[in-house]
Amino acid sequence: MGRHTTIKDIAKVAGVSHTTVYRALNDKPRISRSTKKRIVSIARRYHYQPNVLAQSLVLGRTKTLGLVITTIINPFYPELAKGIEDTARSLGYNIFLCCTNFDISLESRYIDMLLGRGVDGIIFTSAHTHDPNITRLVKDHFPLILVNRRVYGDPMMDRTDYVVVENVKGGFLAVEHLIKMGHKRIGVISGFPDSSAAVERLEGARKAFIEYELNPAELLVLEGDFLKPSGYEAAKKFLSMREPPSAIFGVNDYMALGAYEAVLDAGLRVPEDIALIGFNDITFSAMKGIELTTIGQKKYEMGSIAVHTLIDKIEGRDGDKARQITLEPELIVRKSCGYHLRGYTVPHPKALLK
Amino acid sequence: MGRHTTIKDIAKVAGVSHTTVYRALNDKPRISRSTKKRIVSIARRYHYQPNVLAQSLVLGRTKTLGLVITTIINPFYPELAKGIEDTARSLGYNIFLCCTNFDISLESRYIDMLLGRGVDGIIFTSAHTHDPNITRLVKDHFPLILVNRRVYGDPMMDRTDYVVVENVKGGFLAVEHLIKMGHKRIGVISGFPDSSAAVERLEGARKAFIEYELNPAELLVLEGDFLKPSGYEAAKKFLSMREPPSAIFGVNDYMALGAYEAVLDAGLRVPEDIALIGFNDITFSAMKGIELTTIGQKKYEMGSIAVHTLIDKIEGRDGDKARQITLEPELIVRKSCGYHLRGYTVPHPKALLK
DNA sequence: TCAGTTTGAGTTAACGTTAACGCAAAAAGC
DNA sequence: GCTTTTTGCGTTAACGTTAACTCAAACTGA
Repeated sequence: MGRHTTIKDIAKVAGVSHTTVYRALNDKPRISRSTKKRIVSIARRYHYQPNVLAQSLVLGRTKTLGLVITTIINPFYPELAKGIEDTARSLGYNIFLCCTNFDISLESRYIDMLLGRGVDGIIFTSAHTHDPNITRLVKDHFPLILVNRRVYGDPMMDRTDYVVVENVKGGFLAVEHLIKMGHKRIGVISGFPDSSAAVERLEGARKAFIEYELNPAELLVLEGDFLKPSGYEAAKKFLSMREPPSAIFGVNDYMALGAYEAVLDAGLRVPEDIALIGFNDITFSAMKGIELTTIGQKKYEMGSIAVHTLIDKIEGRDGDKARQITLEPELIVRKSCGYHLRGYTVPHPKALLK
Repeated sequence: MGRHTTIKDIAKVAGVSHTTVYRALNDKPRISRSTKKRIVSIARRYHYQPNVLAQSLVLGRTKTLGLVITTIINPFYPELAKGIEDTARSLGYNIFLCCTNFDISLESRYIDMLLGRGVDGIIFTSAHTHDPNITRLVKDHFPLILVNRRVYGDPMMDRTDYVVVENVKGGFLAVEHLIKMGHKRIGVISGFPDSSAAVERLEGARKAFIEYELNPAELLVLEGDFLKPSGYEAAKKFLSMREPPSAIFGVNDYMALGAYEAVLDAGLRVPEDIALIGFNDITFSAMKGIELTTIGQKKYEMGSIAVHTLIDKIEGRDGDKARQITLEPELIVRKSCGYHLRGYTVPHPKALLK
């Protein structure tokens, strides 16, 4: 692959020192108009491209970011990744794609690789609620931002940057909708207990039960892994209960769609026999023939905001304060809860008082 | 963020030269067991991580690959990307994610960035059939591999590595299936005319017409952009024809699913009123309630093979010969063509002779 | 015992940039 | 016309590795 032409090659051709070439190509002063023009044209002729590695070595920054996600197979991530990639590119940054496959030791190894490669910052979407990897980085003041995740524990909580939807509210909205549709026996397909998104959405579900004077202990909860097959399995378990739920809240759409299949496979209908609500509003949830009611969040914007925020921190804007951004979730009513058939049946008891 | 500890820092602590540290940490000879042990323990204590940038600069390789795709939003790519990412990681390589958004000038800028960053090779899935960017790289003997794409034109065709499905055969299988289901008036939602995948699949469709003694000029062809909305629009156009097709072949599933929606929106049913077949077998095509008949290809394996092949070339195995790998497509019969209702109605005329 | 080899280091230069510093010649200021 | 400043370069050293080369001391073998 024929070594690339370097600044020194050009210097030789132009008969000047490499510093002069450097000045010519970087609009630095202390160079005459004429030599500059000459050098620039030579550089163009030789298709000169600066070696970013060498630049990075001396400048101490690489203009690259790490994107650490669980698995790109989960359709939530491509949409997020697009926001991240578009924005990063527009700001001159490149993205290392790192999929941890839910393996925290792989996450750890990835972080080491990213640090060794000198990334300027890392975007995490796979953080555990207590993640030693994150703790280490935050302690070192390494620029990072969590997307759709938060970490708990005393010093970390208010020192880590993040951009999230208000998950508790989202979970609340989802289950509130089910309650309003007349459901009292509700199954939740949750996620890993160390995923803040899953935990907070479940908490929102509990809050809705309390708000509507139902017993949150009666929520049926099964744990999934955010992927479709686990939603399928969980729904199958729900359906085989002696007293199955009449509605299922999948803590993300991908699992909810798995549940959808399980319901159909059991010979039941959505929403007539089982209502179904998800979270994330992935593209396919809107498909005709599916039309999953869900909690929407702005995934592209979340990615974009995350990158802007991270790069602000990297480039030292706005000082050292923590940037914690919370976006609004939104109930998107489609057909999987039967609203189009029946409308709301149970008004909010407290709303009656107003 | 607190400069990382370097080999020289450790040298100072250990009271030796940096070369000795290098030898200790890289299992080089010419060092005593005892100093080696001492240095290794110091390195561990300081969490030493080699600076890959510096290594890359002197070694002339970075152990990174560029992955150039159109847009990660197309569900074909996440599955492919997973194969690529898993395999690359297992071989010690990292991936730069580059989405060109179908913009060839952006592709060009991305390539320059990747080269400037010193990637060891590039995986292209967004190549045009005549792509000056590719031509340039191939001429420079830069390691690259095309996935799901081929480039045409004399010198390039047999000098570029690629891994593809046999697209012509896939297109043939798709339209053959439609013909066997009794369809004669068939619409094809194709892709860009400079996408080899689209062109070849369309060619396969034509071949099927010829094979079954139909007139390939009667194939109705509309151009899409591989994304769902374009499939929707194309199907709408088909349906508004004075004599609409009775079956539609979407050159990828994503567009076929868009067509699916258009059919439903028009108040028609799949497959009773319109048969539908896609290509790629993305996850959602299998969903209950959709069950798109399609041409399957091994996406994960394609990614994995691509990375192995590319890295073989990078690391100089098997010399300089072109590596061109073709995988078998597979007809996956689900419900969108009505096979479960009717079975095949038109036997292959030539098959009758056997 | 003494040449030859091996061991255990250190010194130095490279990779391709950026950037501080030096220094003549030209320009500016009085 | 002489000092002072500016212009237009070149020299040199960093950044953190890898690796070729040196070289004394310790070991080997006859």
